[in-house]
Amino acid sequence: MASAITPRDKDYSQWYNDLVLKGGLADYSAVRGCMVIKPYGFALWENMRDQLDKMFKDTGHVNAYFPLFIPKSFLSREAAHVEGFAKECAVVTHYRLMNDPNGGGIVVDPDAKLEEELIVRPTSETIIWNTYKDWIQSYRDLPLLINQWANVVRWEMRTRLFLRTAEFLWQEGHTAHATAEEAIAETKQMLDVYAQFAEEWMAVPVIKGVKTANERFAGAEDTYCIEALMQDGKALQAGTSHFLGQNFAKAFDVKFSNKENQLEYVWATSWGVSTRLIGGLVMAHSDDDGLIMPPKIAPLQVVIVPIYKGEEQLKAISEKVLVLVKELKTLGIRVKYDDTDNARPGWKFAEYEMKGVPVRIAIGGRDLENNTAEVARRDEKTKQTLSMDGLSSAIKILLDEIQANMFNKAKTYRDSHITQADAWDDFVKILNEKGGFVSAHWDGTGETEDAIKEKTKATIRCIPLNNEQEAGNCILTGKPSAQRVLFAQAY
RNA sequence: CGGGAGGUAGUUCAGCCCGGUAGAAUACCUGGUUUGGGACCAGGGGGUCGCAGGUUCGAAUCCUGUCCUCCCGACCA
Repeated sequence: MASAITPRDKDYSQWYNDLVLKGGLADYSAVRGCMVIKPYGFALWENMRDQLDKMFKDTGHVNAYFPLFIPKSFLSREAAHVEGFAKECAVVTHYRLMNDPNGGGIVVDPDAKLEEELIVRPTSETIIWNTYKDWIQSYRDLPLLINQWANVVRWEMRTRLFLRTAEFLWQEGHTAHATAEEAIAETKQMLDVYAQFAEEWMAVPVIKGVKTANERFAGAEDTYCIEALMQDGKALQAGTSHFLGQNFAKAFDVKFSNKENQLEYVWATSWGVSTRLIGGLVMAHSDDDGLIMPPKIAPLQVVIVPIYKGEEQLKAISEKVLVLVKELKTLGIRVKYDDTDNARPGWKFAEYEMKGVPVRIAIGGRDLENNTAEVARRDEKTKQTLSMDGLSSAIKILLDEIQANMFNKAKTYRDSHITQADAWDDFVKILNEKGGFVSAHWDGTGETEDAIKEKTKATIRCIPLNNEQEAGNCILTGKPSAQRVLFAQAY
């Protein structure tokens, strides 16, 4: 037992850290708050990115790239926006280093001070809208549907691998439209894209909703979100899509001529998901033996381990396996044959379980005689012996089954952790003892929301879309309320 | 940013209180035996003790500063 994972119920935070580190997803770095994404973790991100990119393009978007640096003055053009981000910005003040005249190594050259400081982008609305001003003149230039894949920096006080790092990778879509209706439709469309991606590809069930004013993006009219539930009962915002109204158009003076040749401000949206999704993926599915990857985005879907006595037998096994590998690859399955001799089968089993590879196939001497293979699935930790005949297509079906099973398990857990509360004592008790989402009435004020956060650490995660209207009384103040909202403690 | 813990071999850690040749396990290399759930024997290589100062004849150990990480809190589009 070289590297045991801390059990979930002993120390959830440590369990999470162990999975990320020992599963080979990421490492800490020498830079405060910044992590190294390791090849296995990056392969996972690439799979997620490629699928999302396809979905963006299928909905008419194109990719572009805007600068990492933003002039300080840009950030302050939109009042709410700067208010929201000012506290966590990295600032570039100089552009040159020099040898310390006192012999103390290398220092910042005081003569190389920038006229205007540059902000390392915490998000790109300002630089993009400053650019869109030049790109948009007529309604014929609209809609403008652009996405960028980039890194951003937010100087967080307390960081956690993937969940909250000072620098992270993400995509940010920024679109411009002629009408509010069209921009709102875009906002909702991208929310649907995110929800579909989370559920169908990551096997993570999400609730679509709209944020309250308190939780809204700085500079947005409305923030839509998908909220997922982790195994410790805390919620995770997995993606956001913002209707920005004309706020940025006004701040950056982006107008277009409509068909009647009148100048109007354009309507905007922005939407993003980040490497934080990986943290959510880990916490939604994994167990005490390690990661569990949903097949559709798993870096490796199938690993094959030979069990042999002597070179001769290994050769015989390899012959059969290489045929199987070829078949699986033909079916588009990501497969690895691990015939290395530096670890015994049991060690390999544990290792690939830690990394969450969905399916493991073991083939040994008995299998050679019987023309069989032992097939183990990571999600349920069950094993079965299957015939080598037709094995590749059976594996393909099994991968689909695992994908569906992972989603269903997560959904069953999530659904059983949405609890209604109508009395304050119940509300507190559910949050403290059971966790998860609590569906309760709220009087609609930010003050009440703050008070509830103060008392319980829970925030309103969202007002679900298509929410059932139901008269009731606020869980805290007893004032009248027209609908329930979802509360939870959150990451 | 406040409170607590930590940084010594690739990894997990002992050594520090009470200064005196830097250790264990595991991993790695070589050879052999092994291989159906984290193998065994023999031999071998590997560490500026986070970094920078200071005290001292002598510092992993004592002092000061600093960087990084973890946990709790505050903060968190």
